Amino acid sequence: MNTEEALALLSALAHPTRLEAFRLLIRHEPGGLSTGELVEASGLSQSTFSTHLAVMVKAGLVIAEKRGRQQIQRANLDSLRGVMVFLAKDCCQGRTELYEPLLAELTCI
Amino acid sequence: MNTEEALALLSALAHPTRLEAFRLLIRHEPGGLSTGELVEASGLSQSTFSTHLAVMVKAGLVIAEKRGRQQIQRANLDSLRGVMVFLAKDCCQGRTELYEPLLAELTCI
DNA sequence: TTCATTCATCGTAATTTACCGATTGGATTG
DNA sequence: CAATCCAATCGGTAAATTACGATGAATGAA
Repeated sequence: MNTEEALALLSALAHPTRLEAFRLLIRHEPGGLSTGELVEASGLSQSTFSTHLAVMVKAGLVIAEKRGRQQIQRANLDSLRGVMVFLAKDCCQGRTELYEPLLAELTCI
Repeated sequence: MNTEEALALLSALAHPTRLEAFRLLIRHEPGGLSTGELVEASGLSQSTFSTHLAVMVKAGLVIAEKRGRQQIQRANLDSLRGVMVFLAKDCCQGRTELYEPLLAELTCI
């Protein structure tokens, strides 16, 4: 996970529509949802949501897979893990005294 | 940390200039840096960086503190922790089987 | 083959963001 | 008080993002 990839992931997450879609996809792991179901849930037009989806797929946040004539979308939990590791480690460059309390908090969820 | 706050933090992080400034501030914890030093490090104009800084401060990513006639900026590690907890917990809404491997990875940094 | 379904892409308009120089306001120094 | 320093804000431009309807390509069904 380099800076560029992390920025793409952060940008992909930093929009209400996309964040909500991602959360919806997480709730539907590991089965995923079709693009049409996501469009319906978003309340936006099909074309508008398609561009949001393209942003997420390009960033690696979502993985698309063809199934029949539908496109099944799945949350990429590896990318979520990646961006969190980036924030904790790469961002806090070696300052363990800074991110260790952060991890402690996370493990106590 | 609600969705709105998390979105603001993600947006604040999702820009090369702002992410780099944040990383720089982390490296300078707990002393912080003056706005002028951050401007110089960014290579941008003073006014441009000032708007970036305002985004970060508004999101709570950075905390400003007046010292003399300078403005000292400090990374807000609580907000970083907050957004990570949001991604791990709120985003993975109760699906412990999803975020536990995620946390396991984080604790092995 | 013909029709319906599914979704990406195109073209476009409106809004937001990013960037700059210039100005202003507040604080310190002389 | 006057001069200086620091940083926010203003005004303006260029680029990116967001949104939509319409079109088109691919797949499956009749």
